[in-house]
Amino acid sequence: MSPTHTEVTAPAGAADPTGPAAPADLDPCGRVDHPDCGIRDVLDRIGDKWSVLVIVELAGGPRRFRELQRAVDGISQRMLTLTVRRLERDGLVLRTVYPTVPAQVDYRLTETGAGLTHLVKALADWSLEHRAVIAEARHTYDRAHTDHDIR
Amino acid sequence: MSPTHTEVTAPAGAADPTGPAAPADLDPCGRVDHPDCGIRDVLDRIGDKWSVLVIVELAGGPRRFRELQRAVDGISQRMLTLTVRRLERDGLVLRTVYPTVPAQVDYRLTETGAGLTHLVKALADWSLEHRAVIAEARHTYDRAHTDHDIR
DNA sequence: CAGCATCCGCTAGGATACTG
DNA sequence: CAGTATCCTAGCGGATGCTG
Repeated sequence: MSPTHTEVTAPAGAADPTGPAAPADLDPCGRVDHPDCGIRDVLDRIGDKWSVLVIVELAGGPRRFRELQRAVDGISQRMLTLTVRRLERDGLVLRTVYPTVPAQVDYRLTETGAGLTHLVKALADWSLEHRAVIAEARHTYDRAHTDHDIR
Repeated sequence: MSPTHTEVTAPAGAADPTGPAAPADLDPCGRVDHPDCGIRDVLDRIGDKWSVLVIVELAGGPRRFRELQRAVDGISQRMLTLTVRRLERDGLVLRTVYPTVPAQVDYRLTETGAGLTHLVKALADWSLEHRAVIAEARHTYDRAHTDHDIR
């Protein structure tokens, strides 16, 4: 009667097997700006607005589909589905399906995902700290360039 | 014969007044996931693939337009222009035009931009560290879902 | 509730050509 | 070199409707 994960079985309450493991010996290319190194892949996941919001929300603990949709609010369920699926695919989020009557699914961060959270939070904090400066810079810029917007 | 900045005059070598100041008293909303708080604005700047790459490249010191384009390589000059303009608008990058014969422009991070660099680097590092795990997760996922891709 | 499927507009972004 | 201007397409992402 254990809830069916999209993947392998695992009791929701206990461990998620995202454990240590981590061979990480595919391509020790150290260059940060090298397009082929896979940074882009991960960054692209950060890129789309929704992923970040979902991750931040999940940082507060497991959420069900509707909870997520209401929390992020502004996201369509289509985008939520896609976002959450991609995060699951990347192993950042664990999806658990409980075979109850009206169907119930919850999402939680894996350890990998939780690690990313810290960085995302740092980014969010930085944003908060500098939003005023940036807003000011934009106004100044826009005043100097009264013509076409760049946005 | 000081080079003309896009904005106000300021000797490139000396200060940019992004100093301490930082009133930051516009909207002390602390919520990280609140869409109206401006986090999104900054995050969106991180969002598009090019900004991050350009910032990382500029972290290595001032670069000229073509240098940037060659360094990032893969970016069209259209996108480079847009990216760099947006970064300038946000006060993250300083654009300096030298009125030489074949025209010469260089871009460098402002102090604000340099601050962001650390976070971006952290993100890039994280990406490198976890790319293997993520790639593995994707393969596993894809093997389990042989049908339509999510990508 | 938790989703997949479909239609569809919008724009991010590449390719190309021209200017100062 | 350092852009600007156009054209044009892939896909992101919203709205809506249907299943289990």
